Amino acid sequence: MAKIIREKSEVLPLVAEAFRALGYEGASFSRITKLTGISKGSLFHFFPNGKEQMAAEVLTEINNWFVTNIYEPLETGEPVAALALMWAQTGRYFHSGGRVCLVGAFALDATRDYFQAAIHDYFTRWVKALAGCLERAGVNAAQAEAFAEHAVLSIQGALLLARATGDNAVFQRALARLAVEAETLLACQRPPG
Amino acid sequence: MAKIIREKSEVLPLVAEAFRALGYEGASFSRITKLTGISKGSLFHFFPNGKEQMAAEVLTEINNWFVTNIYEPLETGEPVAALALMWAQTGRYFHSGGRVCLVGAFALDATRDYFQAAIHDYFTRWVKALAGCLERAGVNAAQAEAFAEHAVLSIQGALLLARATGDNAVFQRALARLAVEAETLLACQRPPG
DNA sequence: GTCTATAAAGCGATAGAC
DNA sequence: GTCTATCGCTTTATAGAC
Repeated sequence: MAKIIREKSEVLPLVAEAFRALGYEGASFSRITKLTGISKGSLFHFFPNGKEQMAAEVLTEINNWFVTNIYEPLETGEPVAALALMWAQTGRYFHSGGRVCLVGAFALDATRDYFQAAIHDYFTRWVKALAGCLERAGVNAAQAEAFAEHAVLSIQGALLLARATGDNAVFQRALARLAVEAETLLACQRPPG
Repeated sequence: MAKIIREKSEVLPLVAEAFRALGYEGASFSRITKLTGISKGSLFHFFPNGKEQMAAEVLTEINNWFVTNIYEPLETGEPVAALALMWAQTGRYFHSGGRVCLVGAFALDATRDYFQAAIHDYFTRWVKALAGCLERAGVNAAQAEAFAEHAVLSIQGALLLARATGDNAVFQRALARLAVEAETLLACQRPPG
């Protein structure tokens, strides 16, 4: 029964999945323990300030993942490749629609007020990074900004609808549609020939 | 201090707003009382089965609103007018992006399991009604279905992003974009001239 | 690093006075 | 129809044994 874990890096992903499954308010220590196998004592050992610290560190870890795997490639990489990478990584990260976006879930309930800055930054940086990538590919600023917002919002809405209907294909269709729309946007902007 | 309310129809909208603000798990009786001014005693008078009944009746009331104001016009009304009505009603209902979709919020946390049927029906009926409307306007079935899913998912994503960034304009832009896309879809399908 | 015991507060829900 | 008091239970959090 005793689960031996030495580093916080091993417990953070487990806690993150518990928050995903239960929400912030729904994630009591007893339920987290039941889901992860980590006892209350261990949880307080890693997070002395309790639940709020747990959620804050989970959000930071999520943000770090997106920075290295999505934002930075979009901000500095070759545009077409970075875009292709984003569709692929986004699909993988959200388990083809079977995994909830924790930041999005937190944005929808009262939790937003506790983690306002992290939630705000997660979305605005995603939109900004994507818009910048499109601009570097030749799309004008207004269109780039509009499409970036449209894409990020569609990903979130698709995850929500997939979860609501129990049909992951909703998310996969939305991602495929966005990829085609991006392709079209780039093709139109490119000089003919 | 004593707030006198005679009918459930007066208390339901207040309770709904409390759930919107707090989420299901976050909506304790003390917090609901603080937000709505309705005491715990009164709440149990109207909802003898407690919180679960409260949320269930709120979801039913929301569904009823959508049936009469959005689904039925889409299902039986003149297509172009019904479509225009939907954009307008959706914008109004969600307070131009300042109001969360409770069904969407419930879909994202553990609450989904309690109200699975209501959440599922809300979204599938919206998609079906919109797709049917587009078909009656001459759009082929596959395209109608795809756009309907895209529209509903975009509305939910836009509400989420608006709340996350604190910028209602995100929602208004998404709604405007959808209206244009729908217009284009209908125009392409129509015989020329 | 993990577990158990325990304290203090808050929870949903009930009963009964008014 | 509303309010207060109260019951069990669960919650977060702490302390200390191992």
